[in-house]
Amino acid sequence: MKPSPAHSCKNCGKAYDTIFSKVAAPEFNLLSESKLIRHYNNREIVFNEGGKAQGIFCIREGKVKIYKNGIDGIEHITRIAMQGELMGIKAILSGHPYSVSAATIEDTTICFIPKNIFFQLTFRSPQFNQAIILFLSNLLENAETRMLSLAHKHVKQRLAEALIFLVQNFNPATYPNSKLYLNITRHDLANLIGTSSETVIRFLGEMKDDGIIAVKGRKIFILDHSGLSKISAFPH
Amino acid sequence: MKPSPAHSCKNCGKAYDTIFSKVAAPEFNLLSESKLIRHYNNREIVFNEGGKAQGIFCIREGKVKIYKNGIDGIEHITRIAMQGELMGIKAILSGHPYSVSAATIEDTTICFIPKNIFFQLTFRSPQFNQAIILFLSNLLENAETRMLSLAHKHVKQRLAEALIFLVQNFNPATYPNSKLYLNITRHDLANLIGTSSETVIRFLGEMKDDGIIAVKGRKIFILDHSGLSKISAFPH
DNA sequence: ATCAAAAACTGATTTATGTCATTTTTTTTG
DNA sequence: CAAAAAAAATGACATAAATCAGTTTTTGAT
Repeated sequence: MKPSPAHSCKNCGKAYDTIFSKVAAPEFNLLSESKLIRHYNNREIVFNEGGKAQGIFCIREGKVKIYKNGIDGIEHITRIAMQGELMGIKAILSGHPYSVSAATIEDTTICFIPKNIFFQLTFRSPQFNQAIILFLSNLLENAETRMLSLAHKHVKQRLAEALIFLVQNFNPATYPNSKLYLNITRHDLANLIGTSSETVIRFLGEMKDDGIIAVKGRKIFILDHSGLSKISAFPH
Repeated sequence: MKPSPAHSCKNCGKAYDTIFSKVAAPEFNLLSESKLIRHYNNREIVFNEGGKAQGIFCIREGKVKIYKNGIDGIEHITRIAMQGELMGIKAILSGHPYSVSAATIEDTTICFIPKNIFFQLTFRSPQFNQAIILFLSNLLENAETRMLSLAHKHVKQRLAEALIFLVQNFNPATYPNSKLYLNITRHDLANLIGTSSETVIRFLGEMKDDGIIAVKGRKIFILDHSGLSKISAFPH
């Protein structure tokens, strides 16, 4: 992780749109000038479960997995955070240590907003508060949908769901022949849907046989989007 | 469901403490005078998935299950809301229809805060916004913990967890001999932890054989709280 | 380009839990 | 209080997915 030169929040497309666009000028400038930009390589830790929060993080570019570690060392990914999303809000608000860990899953640029600046914004800007409320309620909506899947869907359905989510949200890399692909380990995929990597591999194999995806090493090519939708909706 | 006479929000212990205590006088009075008190019998619907939100609900007394219906009619309880908790916030904020349904699981009194009053509060009271933010972030924390359980714990562990939660939060009724008991259907218990009622019954049977609980009809008596904790923490 | 480490993959086996069918008991309602 | 409806309980069976143990392939670092 290394600091980068300053940069206005106005040029940070997605985060600006979702969180900061309605914040009035004085508060916006405070934010823009106080934030610290940091660059992380793939697989770097941003913060750790149990650590003390000093501020909040806002992703400028890249992806971060947010996860919890179970007793037996099994990791569960509660969320994959992307451009324009905030991380570490709960810990700041509650004053408790982080309840989750965060690690990059690709090269990522993150802005850090120190605690005192964050609280100045919440005191002074109702618009900022309302944006935070909306952001949290979206996270909650997603969490509830995923609870339902974990509770009542089969692994293959959850896998199809996860692939759809990933391909829609990941601006995935494109291959020379302009085919979309995902670059994610079977292990991370397993921890996202609550299963073992062997089981992920087996179902990816089935989908490959059915012509829905193609696999080349770690890369997963999505060939038939509507085939994935069918799997995610119906049993088996 | 029937309306009741007005009543100040100041006397509504838990909700007052968690949400409204820091709201300044003018806004507090607006809230207190505008809310509508309604009484619901056990098993009444408060709102339905897909319905349009006209305001938010705040539980004065009683319990409400918040649930989603899967394609196959299987219901998943995302949360059991209790005294002082809000319901229906996401739908109001997003303007979308309710993404969940709500039904009482005991006789319950609920205050209804009309949409326009709610928005006046969010415009005028930063303290109100901050309380909402804190409330949502607690819901999110719980949702994440339950996601982890659903993804990585066995049914018996989740059942033990659920019993602990219920007995701690439900001010459960006491029997003549002053033993705590829960009065909840096996069906609701199953839908809370994502399993079938038969499986719940079987594991309750095991716990009964081990002297951790006693069962009398629908009633579940908690005999050994630390026994439940052990089950919830360790496999098998 | 090479090599070590990590990840992907495969097969055999076990286990937890779902499903179905039926009986008994409890709860609810008139 | 009795009858009807709902829920609890039980057994047999089917199956999804975990686990274990091993091989092959890919990846990432030098």
